[in-house]
Amino acid sequence: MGLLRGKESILIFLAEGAAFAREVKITTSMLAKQVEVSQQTASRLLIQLEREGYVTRRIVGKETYVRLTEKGVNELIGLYARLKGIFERPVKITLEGRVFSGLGEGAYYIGLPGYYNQLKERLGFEPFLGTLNVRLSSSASIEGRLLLERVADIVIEGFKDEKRSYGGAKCVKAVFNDVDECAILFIERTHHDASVIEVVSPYKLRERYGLKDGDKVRLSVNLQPAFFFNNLLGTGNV
Amino acid sequence: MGLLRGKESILIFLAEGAAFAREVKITTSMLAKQVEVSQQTASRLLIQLEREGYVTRRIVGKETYVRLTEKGVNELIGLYARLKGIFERPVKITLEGRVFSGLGEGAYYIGLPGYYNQLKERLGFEPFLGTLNVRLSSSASIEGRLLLERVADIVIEGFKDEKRSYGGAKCVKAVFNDVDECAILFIERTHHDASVIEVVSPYKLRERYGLKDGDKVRLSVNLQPAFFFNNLLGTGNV
DNA sequence: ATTACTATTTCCCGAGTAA
DNA sequence: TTTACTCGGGAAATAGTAA
Repeated sequence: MGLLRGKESILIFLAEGAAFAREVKITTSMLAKQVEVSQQTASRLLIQLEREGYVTRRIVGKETYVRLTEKGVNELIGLYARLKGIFERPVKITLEGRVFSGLGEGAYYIGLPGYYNQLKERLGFEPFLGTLNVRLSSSASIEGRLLLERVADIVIEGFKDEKRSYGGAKCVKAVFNDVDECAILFIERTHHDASVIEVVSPYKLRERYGLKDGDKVRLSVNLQPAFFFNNLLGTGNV
Repeated sequence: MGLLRGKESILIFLAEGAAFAREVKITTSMLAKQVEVSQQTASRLLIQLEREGYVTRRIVGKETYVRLTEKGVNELIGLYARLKGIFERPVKITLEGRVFSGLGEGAYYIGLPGYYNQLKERLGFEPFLGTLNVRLSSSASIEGRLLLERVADIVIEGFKDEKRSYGGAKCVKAVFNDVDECAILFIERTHHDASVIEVVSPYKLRERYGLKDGDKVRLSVNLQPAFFFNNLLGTGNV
């Protein structure tokens, strides 16, 4: 199991024993157990690592002391830096699509105090009374939408009044056309399919950008990677 | 160069292209260039990665789209976590040795205002007027000492008066016998060899611990790893 | 241009075993 | 016990090439 091969495994195992700061006493058979190879292979790999300049070996009688060289440490640091780059860099997800006209219910729902007050508080801006409907124009955008829906972290709770009950929703903050703060709204029981998003903004976006039906718009979301992976993993569906 | 083999390299390369969040378009020949194998090998490795469940491939005409599966992402996260454990954990260096009597100059030098004031300010305690001499009793401790000397970050500057000039020194904060705050002093031009350290403390340690010549003592230093590696690397002498 | 098959070579693993 | 050699089998890499 696992993709790491003998040599890398040995370097990592040695580093876990702080072999960068001091010599570490080892036997080839315990090394073999750790990295899941035979004793013979562990011995050979250690010799190779020494020849290639990743470790030094000092043999005193029957005991062997190993430590990482600078090259060995740098190898691991380089790998660590690459992975850090992957997992600590914000993940930018971009959705592209075209504006279309809905039934105008967005304005009605957002205007309800039960929604409006939550939106205002949790989005950090006063939402314009209406949503911009966008039909996503690529499968990449649709996939991105599905991913964002699972990762959306701003929860708008449903509520009831005398007449009926109103469902909940989730949002993520996004950037509209690379400039304006906005949020993408994921409504729990919507009649829209996965190719549609609704955008909430402090502005009347149609006016601000002179948008007509069919015009292209772009939404981008920056996710903190730790957050991203926490929400993504363990769902069986990366 | 480098220890990573084809498969791991491919996973990392894909992750660098954010293939955990979306499908990434690739060709086997550019993949081959990236991971430094032949095109044939890149093709085979990609097929194997798919069979083993690390990636999914989607082939559309002549184009191939690849993305990491959850298993693939977890593989990388696991590796990242191991390396993080290595490089973010404090590095503890312990020196052990036996007390011996010096010439008593320690008290004289520390009492000089030119040293005393710097020590007090930079160590954060009022040093007792004297140093405890410790002869290190193992080669591991001596090695640790050499390492600490290179990494010591508290600088005590030399100075002059009418009669003579006084050399500089470096210190690291340490813990004496697992309890008391102290510092290990590395004097620039000392007559001691590398098996000896001098300990500065707010207390008269001989009294506080009832120490006689020959008694064993232990000094430990916790180094922040980032700091540790910054100071250690690039010196050609890990 | 692609991908990926087959054939060949090269490399690596581990059993057996010496020291 | 150790370490580490030889050696045979098998895996992995590349060349050649088809599609």
